[in-house]
Formats: sequence, structure tokens, C-alpha cells
Amino acid sequence: MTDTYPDQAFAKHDHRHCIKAALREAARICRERNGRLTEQRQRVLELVWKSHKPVGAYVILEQLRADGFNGAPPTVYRALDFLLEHGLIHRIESLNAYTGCAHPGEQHSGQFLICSHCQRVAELDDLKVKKAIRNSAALHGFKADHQVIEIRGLCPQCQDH
Amino acid sequence: MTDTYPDQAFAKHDHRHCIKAALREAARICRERNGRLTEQRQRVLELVWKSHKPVGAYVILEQLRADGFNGAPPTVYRALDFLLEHGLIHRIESLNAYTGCAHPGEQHSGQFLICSHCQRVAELDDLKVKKAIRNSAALHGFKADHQVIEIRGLCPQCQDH
DNA sequence: CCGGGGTTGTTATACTATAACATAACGAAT
DNA sequence: ATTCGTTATGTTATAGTATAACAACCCCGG
Repeated sequence: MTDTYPDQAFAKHDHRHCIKAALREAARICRERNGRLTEQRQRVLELVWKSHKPVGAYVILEQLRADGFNGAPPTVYRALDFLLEHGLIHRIESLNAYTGCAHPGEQHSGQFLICSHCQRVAELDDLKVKKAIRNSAALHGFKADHQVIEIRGLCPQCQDH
Repeated sequence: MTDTYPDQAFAKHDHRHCIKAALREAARICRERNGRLTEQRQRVLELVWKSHKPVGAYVILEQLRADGFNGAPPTVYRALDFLLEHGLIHRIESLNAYTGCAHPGEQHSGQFLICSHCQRVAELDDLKVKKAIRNSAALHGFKADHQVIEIRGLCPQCQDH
């Protein structure tokens, strides 16, 4: 696999479908691993997916509250931690924000294209990039373990502004 | 140029030399550009370089204070911003910390190997990685502008633990 | 029914960063 | 040397991000 969603990344699509698929996948993965996808965790996952761009923990918190839930930051962070551990979401380091994982379950560290204009993010998993990095690290005797790759720029739709 | 400091990255070396060289380089670059390398900025740059691992803004602040300076966060952040703008330091997104730039002046976005054990960081500028990423982005019609690449793992010295 | 692991509630606090406005230092032009 | 605009710094307050610590709860297996 070089690229999982070659074009879909920034393309228009029915996002409700994504959300549903993500929830279904999450349920499956958690069942497999005996992870408990509780009501809270599911709600947080849904909120992450609902946004078409990465969301901060406190935005999620606000939305939970708007939804009648009266919680505090730790609740949200715990849910996020759980989802991160199980590979259901990613954290975008350069934004302090979280985004749904495009192909959960498989072990992978994401590579992200982040549009500086519309804030949308596409997740890649390019083998060549991964290899180039692994080689480069190996050259220095470095044993790579996890990679944070976040590319800023303009997505196709935003290049004419 | 593929790699600038092939082995030196994690190798032992007289770090005082690095600091001096960095300060000298910084002075030269600022002179060239009419940037003012003030006392404060120089002190901050020195503190960043003095640490062999990335330092947080508040650690720098502490050290400035220990040094008789009675300042507040904005002072430090302003100095850091200046140094970042002029390519004299880098920000490590995944650590919220700052580290001296190994080859200032040249335009480049760093690639970093970050040791999870000793926290030291090596800066690379691997052409193959850069190209792989540029290609990958291009495949998606994405116009890349800046790349954040931070690889976690174990440096040569820390792999036996 | 009991017990124990995992989950959530709750309060407080640490850590990271910036807004906004006042003052001071610098440097080019007169 | 004086003036003036620009850039840099001081200062206070606050926004934004994340975790520590402990109590209460719940689910499920024995």
C-alpha cells in the first residue's frame, strides 16, 4: 500500500458516510481487542469525525456541554487518549488538535497534509516517504519508532486565493 | 547536500565550540540582514544552545531569572520568535520546545531525530526525504510550503538500555 | 454477593502562549 | 544635537492546552 485514499483526501464527499463508517470500524476494532467503546468515547470519536478539520480538546468539551453533558477536561482527554491508543484518531502536533484516523486498526504513523487556508487535513501513508525516513535515520544509527510528519501548504481547492 | 552533519549529530563533541560557532554565525547573519541581535536575543540563543536538548520557553525564562534578569514570558517568546524568523533556532512541535539550528541562514525546514531516552535531537536535511514528501504532496495536488518532520526513537548511545 | 479492574467525576493546578498597552532605546534625517 | 518614526522591551492580565490526585461508580467474573 502506498496511498490509501489517493484523491478523496481533499475531494468533496458525503461526510456523513465517513462518520458512520468510522464509528462502525471503531466498534469492530474495539470488539476485537476487548477495548470498551463506551458512550463517552463514542461521542468524542463522533465529534472528532464530524469536524472536517482537526479539533482541539476544548472545542470537543464545549460541544459535549452543549449536548447536555457536564464534564471537565480530563474526561475529554481520557477519551482522546483511549482513541489514540487504539489508533482511531491522530493528534496533529503542530495544531494541538485531533483528527479522525483514515485507516484505523493498521499500525501506522500518519503523514498529514494540512491546508493553511481551509485547515482541512489529508492523511497519507506513503511508503516512499516512510522508507526515505527510515533510511535516513538508519544512516545515523538511529532506531526510529514513531514519525510525526505534518506538511503545511495549500490544498487543491485553496490554491487560487 | 544530502546530510550536513552525517555523524556528529549524536556523537560526543566539545559543545562549547558549537555554542561559540552558533553565536558567531548568528551575528553574521543578523548583520547581513539588518536584524538586531540584541543582548536579550543573544542570551536566549546562547541558552538554547547551551542545552544539549530542546528547551521549553519557561526553562529559558527561569535561567534568565537565575541570571539576575527579571522578565516575563513575552520577553522570552519575542526573542524566540526573532530567532525562529531568522532561522537561528527551530521549534520542535512535538515537544513544545526549541533547539539551535544546525545550519542557520540557509532556508530549510528541519528534520529531526529525537531520542526518547536521552532527549537529544539531531537535525537532518535529507534531500531524499524532502523529495519523497514533495512528490507525495504533488500527487494530491497539494502545494507544500513547510514541513514538520520529527522522528522519535533511540539514538545510537541509548539503544542498549 | 463480593471483589477488582477499568471508567468516570471532580477539583485543583501545571504548563504553554499571547493580547494589549506603556515605556524605552535606536538610528536616520534634518 | 534634536526630532521623529520604528523597533524593542517592560508589565499585567489572560487565553489555551494538559495532567495530577483522589473519590465514586460500574461492570463483569468468580
